[in-house]
Amino acid sequence: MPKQTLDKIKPAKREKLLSEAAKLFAERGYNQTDMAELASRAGVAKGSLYNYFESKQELYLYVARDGLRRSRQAVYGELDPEWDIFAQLEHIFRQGAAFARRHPEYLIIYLNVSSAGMDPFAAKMSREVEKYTADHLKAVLARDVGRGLVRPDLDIRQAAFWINSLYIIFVASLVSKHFALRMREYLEIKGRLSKAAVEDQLQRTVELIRRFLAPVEGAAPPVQERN
Amino acid sequence: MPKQTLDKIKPAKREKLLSEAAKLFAERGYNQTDMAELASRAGVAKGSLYNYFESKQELYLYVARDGLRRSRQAVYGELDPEWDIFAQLEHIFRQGAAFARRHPEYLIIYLNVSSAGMDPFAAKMSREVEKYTADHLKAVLARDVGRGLVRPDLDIRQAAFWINSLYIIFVASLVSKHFALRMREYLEIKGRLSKAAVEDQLQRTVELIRRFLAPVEGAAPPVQERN
DNA sequence: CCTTAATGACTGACCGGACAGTCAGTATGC
DNA sequence: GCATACTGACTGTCCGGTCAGTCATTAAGG
Repeated sequence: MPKQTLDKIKPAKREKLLSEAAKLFAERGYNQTDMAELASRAGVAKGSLYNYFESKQELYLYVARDGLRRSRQAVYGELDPEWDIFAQLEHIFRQGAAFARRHPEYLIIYLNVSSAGMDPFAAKMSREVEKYTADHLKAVLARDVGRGLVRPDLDIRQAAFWINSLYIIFVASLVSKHFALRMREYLEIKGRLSKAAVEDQLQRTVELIRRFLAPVEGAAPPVQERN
Repeated sequence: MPKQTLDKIKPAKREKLLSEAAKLFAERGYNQTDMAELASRAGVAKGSLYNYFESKQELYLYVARDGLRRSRQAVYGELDPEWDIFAQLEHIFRQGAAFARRHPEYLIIYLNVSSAGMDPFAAKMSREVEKYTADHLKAVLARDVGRGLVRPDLDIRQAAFWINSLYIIFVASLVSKHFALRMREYLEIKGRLSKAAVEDQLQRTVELIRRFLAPVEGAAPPVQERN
């Protein structure tokens, strides 16, 4: 809920402002971001920021939600709901990686919501962030169990949780300094992470999930159901 | 590298100071933590902090590394290197969960290193954080491939990466507001996360990993090796 | 048309609170 | 009585938020 004034300014100006804000918040984090510097980068007076938003908090929340919408659009926008779970996952991971390359700032802001001192933001955002993805994953999994593409003894909630966990770590590794270093340490990658290496990693991860979801032909032991 | 003065004070005082510092950094994050408040909570004058440490940064880095050491001790301290990978993983997850309950502050600080504006700290710490775990996991996996407990077509670096990823998400879910909300959303847990629910989740996760690592009896397709 | 009035977006100097780091003086203990 | 640890008032800086005034645009009046 920004002020109405924000709607009235030239779209290009608004776009510039939001984009610079996202980049700066991602670069510095919330507390270290200086409204004066943001104003200057956006080519706007500091006072104007307060014509558009009540406070720094409101601006941050708006930018974070906006980035979330963009990321959702980029990842799910061109996804055909009729594809099977495996095609969808490959699409999701690939679009996620592409989005991480184009707009790391929004993913960094998302990751930041989980950091210390950001609990007020987490309380406001976490559920709305995760609900869409969780529901989508569970629905497709359930459907494909029905279609016989996924093993029937699967705990769908658990599976959705694990799959999304791998996705989070995957994009975090593309976007955060710490997670990038960690990935290179584990995979023993020496130089910069190339586009091809990312595609490879993506395929391996989807392959892992496929292996986990696929119905077992032979005498594989079903996972014991708790609850 | 704190100042020598830190070594000369009473252990109880030092302990109190470090513990309060960890809690405060975890609660507020680095920038929002006020040295005066820390001093007061630790029962020490602000000036004294600067007798022990050159700067806030140095104090933070010391506390973070200290927490890392404690966490490593708690998780790996009583681990018998002769156990097979599955026993070790169960131990690691269980000790990790217990440590998260006793000292969430250290894990929160660890997670924080990956957040925006913390890149200077990430550059200093990430490798030393991850190296130990990565090497340990890979070594045990390799050994148990040799022992026939783990499927031989496994890419060990990849497997170590994925296993540790699940561990990170697991402990993050016990310790960060955002990740806790996310887990409850996925698993459709209504109330507070009980100790029993954590133990259950832990066992399910280890079970998942076991399923992924175990040699396949029947006609399971080996994962195609890249590189 | 041209002049005047009204509107509201825009501006940046300014304010007040917060906070890292200092230091001159005091306590302690050997 | 010397050395060393301790102390908290103080300083300078930084930064979120304000506001009195400016200016471009549009509307009204002649």
